[in-house]
Amino acid sequence: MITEALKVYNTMSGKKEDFVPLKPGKVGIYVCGPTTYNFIHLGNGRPIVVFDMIRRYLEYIGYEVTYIQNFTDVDDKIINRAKEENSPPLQLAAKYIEEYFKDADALNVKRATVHPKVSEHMEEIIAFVKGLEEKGFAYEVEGDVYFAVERFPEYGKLSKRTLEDLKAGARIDVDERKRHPADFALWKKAKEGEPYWDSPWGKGRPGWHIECSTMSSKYLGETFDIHGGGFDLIFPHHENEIAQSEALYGAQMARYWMHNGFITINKEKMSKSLGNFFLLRDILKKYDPQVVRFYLLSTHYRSPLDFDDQKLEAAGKGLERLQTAYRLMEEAISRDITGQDTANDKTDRIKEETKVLHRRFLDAMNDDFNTALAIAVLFDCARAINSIVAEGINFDSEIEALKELGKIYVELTKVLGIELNKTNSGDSALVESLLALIIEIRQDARTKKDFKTADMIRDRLKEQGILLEDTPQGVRWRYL
RNA sequence: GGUGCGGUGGCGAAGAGGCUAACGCUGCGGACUGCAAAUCCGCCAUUCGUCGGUUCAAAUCCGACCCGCACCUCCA
Repeated sequence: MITEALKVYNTMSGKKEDFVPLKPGKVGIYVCGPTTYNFIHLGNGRPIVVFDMIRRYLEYIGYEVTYIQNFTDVDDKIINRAKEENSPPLQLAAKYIEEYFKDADALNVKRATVHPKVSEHMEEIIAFVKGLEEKGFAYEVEGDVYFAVERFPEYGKLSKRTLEDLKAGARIDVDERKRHPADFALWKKAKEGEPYWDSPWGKGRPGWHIECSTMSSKYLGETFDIHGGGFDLIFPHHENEIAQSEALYGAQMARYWMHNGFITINKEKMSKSLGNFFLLRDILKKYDPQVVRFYLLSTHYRSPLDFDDQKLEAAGKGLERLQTAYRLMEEAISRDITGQDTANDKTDRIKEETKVLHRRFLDAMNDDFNTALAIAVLFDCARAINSIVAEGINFDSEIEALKELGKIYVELTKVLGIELNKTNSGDSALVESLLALIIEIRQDARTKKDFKTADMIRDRLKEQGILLEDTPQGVRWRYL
């Protein structure tokens, strides 16, 4: 039972709309995935994380989500790259698909329900093109097949452009064989040495846009709920998908079109063609993947997000604050409590605060997935927890209330795909006991007021990346 | 040229007609501490690109202007 009233910004209408799925309780999402000719860069990472968050939230509020993200593994850029590396194009693509999953996994991105590949859908793609040809939306010229945009009166409705605008703005040499400059390739004839598939028009390969029309309808139906991708895909990619799908099926393609904003470097768009891109891989070497994910969600998904080291570091500090609260809470609830009252004012206060915080998070997310606001609520959760712990908890009922707050806190944080449980796990028992020994020696020095030794131990451990914190409940250590 | 988005404290970023302009980072003061760290409490925008207008009321609506960015070509 879904009770949340979600609003989603629809690029098609340019407004936030009430989210009403095609089938009650179910959501079908198609997100344009990467062309796998290289490792993915940070710019590719944003839609991956953003739509993963959207999917998680939809699931959290009770929807059954079918999530499809394709891989473009047949493409000019792949062919070129393969030539350079002297390896078969499909093999190259397969390699980078594998590498893609390494990065996506690190960012805590859930696998799609299906990750379809172009190379595995040739029959369907050819049938799709053929269908368009039969309906008079496509024409063949010497082995190439084009979509005739003039046959589709609504062309331009997503990007809010008219065919006139497009004609006027055409910046490239127009292929004389096309009937209209905006006509685009559905099928491309193979040149010498290029990979090809047999088709009614001879040997060739699909155009870029047709794969998404074909695969989305195969897995989600002629009409589905959400189609997502980066802003730059609005035109021409998504515009063309709409033309293809709606021309063939005579039905609306997607009910909601969602587009994420760009990552910029020094306020300039990061892109492969500008050459100012950072490989996700390299960033992940420098920063905790959780920090990168947190950073990507710290701004609303439709706004541009500027990238630099200071900002990532600030995000890291913020995330640490969130993690500290979790740690302090865990410590507090594991402590032995003697008092056994039933309820008191403080307990009620914690319960009430938990409810309010939970509600505020949902409201933020319901407003077009406002993760920036949702994260602010998470910080308020952290402060609430820290305050409660700092005040001290003395009774069982308070512990129970704090546990409940903690449970909600962890739950909400997981909706964003953020993990708070940054334990010292993975350490050998040896490290644990060695540290226990060192701490004991230092405590001994402290009781003897030998602060020189105590400080020396603490400083040297810090150099090793281990932080000691003296608290009234004893000494605590953690990695920096 | 056409289309679209945006300009909020030192930085990042919410807010889209009316409670003291959230939240994070930084900085400053206080509590705690042997000193730290962490945490808590408090302070840091009389003002939201500029100029006009609408309104009892504007960061939020309207108009003009300035600045930045993106798309119109492969791009997430």
